[in-house]
Amino acid sequence: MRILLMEDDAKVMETLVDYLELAGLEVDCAYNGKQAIARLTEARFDVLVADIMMPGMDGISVVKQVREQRLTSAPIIFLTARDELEDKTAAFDAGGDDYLVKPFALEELLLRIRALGRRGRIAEAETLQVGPLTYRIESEELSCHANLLRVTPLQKKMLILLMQRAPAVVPREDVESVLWPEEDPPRDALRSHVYALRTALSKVGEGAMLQTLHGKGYQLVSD
Amino acid sequence: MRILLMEDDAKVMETLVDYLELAGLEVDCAYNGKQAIARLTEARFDVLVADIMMPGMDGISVVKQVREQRLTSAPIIFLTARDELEDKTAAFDAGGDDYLVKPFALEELLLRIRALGRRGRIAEAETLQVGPLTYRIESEELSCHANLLRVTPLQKKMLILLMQRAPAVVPREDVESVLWPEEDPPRDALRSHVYALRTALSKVGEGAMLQTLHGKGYQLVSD
DNA sequence: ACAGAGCGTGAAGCAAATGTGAAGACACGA
DNA sequence: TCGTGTCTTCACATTTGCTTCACGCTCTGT
Repeated sequence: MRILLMEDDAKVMETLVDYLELAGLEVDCAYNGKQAIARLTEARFDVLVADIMMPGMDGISVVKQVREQRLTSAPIIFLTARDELEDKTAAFDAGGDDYLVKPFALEELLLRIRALGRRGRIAEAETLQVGPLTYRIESEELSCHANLLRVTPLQKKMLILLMQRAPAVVPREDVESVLWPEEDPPRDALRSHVYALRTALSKVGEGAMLQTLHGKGYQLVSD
Repeated sequence: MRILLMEDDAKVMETLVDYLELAGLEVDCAYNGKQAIARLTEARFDVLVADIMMPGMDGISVVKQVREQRLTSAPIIFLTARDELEDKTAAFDAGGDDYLVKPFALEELLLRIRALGRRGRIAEAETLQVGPLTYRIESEELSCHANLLRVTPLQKKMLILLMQRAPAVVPREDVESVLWPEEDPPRDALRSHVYALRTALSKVGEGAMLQTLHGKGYQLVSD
């Protein structure tokens, strides 16, 4: 089971990582919101664990963004020092699935991670499909009409995002923040990538799937 | 959201039912394991809430049976008076998803029910419909008689507003304040947009749906 | 019936967004 | 070192969407 930890305190992080890895989980770390979002676009996780208090962008904002952009459907567990109801409401409203108040027993965290992870595993599809487009999550292969789709890493990332959100319209800003999580998005790059991706799709006869909504964003349609 | 409560104490049950129904949930009751299993075979639930201590068959055994027989895949929340780790392990092992220790705040239970229920529910495809006109909210598509309606962003915004308020008359000022929320509305633009929208509707044979009420506003009628 | 305001109609103009393709910048491994 | 693949930038063409304008018609109140 793969876990993403979001925690700014290095000591706490170390404790958590040690314990969870000893328990046989694969653990990945993010020390702030941007790192977390970057990691989420690169790899798949079964459960997210987020400290509610982080510098720059607090845990709740990160989770809100993650949920809104549908970067993952994995369940999220919040960690916090406070035990007030409004906190809990905010956490659950943002899209959290569980809530642990510090100090907590590490076994307790492990239990909850396992419970949520098990649930997610059942629900999680191992393939993403939109019309004739297929993305096999395990092998990270993109194919269309049984032809393997050959695209560059960035284009693949973009296409997966569009597939995850299909048939919704994905605002250009969202695409940019997924493609360039850390820095500012390059000025004209997105246009070129969309163009290239559309060209690639055209080669398998599906260039029309990738639609532009003038002034809004992009959308994957399947007739 | 539909909830199944498993609780042997009638007073506790009443408190829970009252609170949850007040919160807008549909609640069904089972006073023991057999009743619970019977209800599960009859109806579908979004979340199960089970007291861990019940006579005859304790809550954990019930849940174990439910999971083994795959009577439902809905998430399960355990309630218990004890706060010992072995209990929790047993609960999660049996297939539980969350764990609340008595006494707990009713709001807390509601939060957790909502969090788990949200995860399980399938996103409903919501649409807005007026006569032959359909607006698919997720994909933001407008269609009429199964033809895709091609309109500009502003026209789309206007049509959605009219559809939301149909069959009411929408004052021109209202349309303007929706189309141009920040600035002053351009002098003659609205007239042109109405004209263009009506033209677009005419192409699918529904130009007459968009009516003008001289000096008042606009209205969408469906025969 | 008359004037004046409101509205329909269509074309034209403009600014911004997007498409298009090539060329340069960059990192990486052979 | 070179070649390869990838990303970014740039310039220009094209499209899109919004607004304005002119002209004639319709409606309303007097």
